[in-house]
Amino acid sequence: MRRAPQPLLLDLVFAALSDATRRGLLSRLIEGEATVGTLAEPLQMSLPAVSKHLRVLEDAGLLKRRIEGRTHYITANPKPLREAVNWIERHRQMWEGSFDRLAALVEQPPPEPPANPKKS
Amino acid sequence: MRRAPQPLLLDLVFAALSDATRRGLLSRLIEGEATVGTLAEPLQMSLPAVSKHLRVLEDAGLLKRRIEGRTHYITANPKPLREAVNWIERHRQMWEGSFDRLAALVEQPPPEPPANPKKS
DNA sequence: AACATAGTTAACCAAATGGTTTAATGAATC
DNA sequence: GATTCATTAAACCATTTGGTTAACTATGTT
Repeated sequence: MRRAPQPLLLDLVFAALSDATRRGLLSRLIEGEATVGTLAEPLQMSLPAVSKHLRVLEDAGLLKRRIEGRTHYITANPKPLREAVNWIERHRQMWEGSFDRLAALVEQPPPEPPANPKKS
Repeated sequence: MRRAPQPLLLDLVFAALSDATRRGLLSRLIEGEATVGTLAEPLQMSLPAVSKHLRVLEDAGLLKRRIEGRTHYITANPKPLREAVNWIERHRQMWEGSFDRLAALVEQPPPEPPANPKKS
């Protein structure tokens, strides 16, 4: 039975957000474009470490990179956050009781019903 | 310096959400309270594995457990989702520069003023 | 008492994560 | 052309993660 095929993009986005260093990088990017070195500078961690964090964020689609010469300019990309917040909002609202208007934002059907009485 | 490892709760919440199996469990819990066995039954994975997933969700505060006899009744707890969605929305809004209908659902004051263009 | 049920804990494993240091790549500068 | 600068890649390490099976705890049931 197919249980997995849920888009793994959400996995990547949430995983990217689960690290405080990466969230800090995203917060920093609110101020605007920054180079890798600039982002790393206050972070008290090696440059390769920051580079890796940026890659995680990039793989999740949360930032874009503009390479110019030897300098990489990083900007935040909010689009994947949309899906993430949609997922959360839909569940939060359902649990909190007001199901109605959020359902409109949800394009995905609810999880498959069990329908699997194997043995008892 | 300002990159203090402040909220590990957000770490736990996002990490919990980063796994499709766990998101599936939360989705399932929209239908209401369920026992561990019931949650595990359609999941094609061992019971201890599900038990671990539930513990991750519980550690993130995303579910509550009511033990009655030998049966554990699990319910979703939406409260931590609030903080998570607040974090996301605040960043998304800043990056997108504009609100949409989803923003209205998160009635939370914008935490930081900046919104300035760029610097270098 | 004996057994079945519900669930967790323990021990283990492979793979991923988050960090390091040491190259390596490629662009700017002398 | 050699050197510095910005960044990534490689190799390594410790810890965490997501899964397994086997054992355990505790509660029901007969």
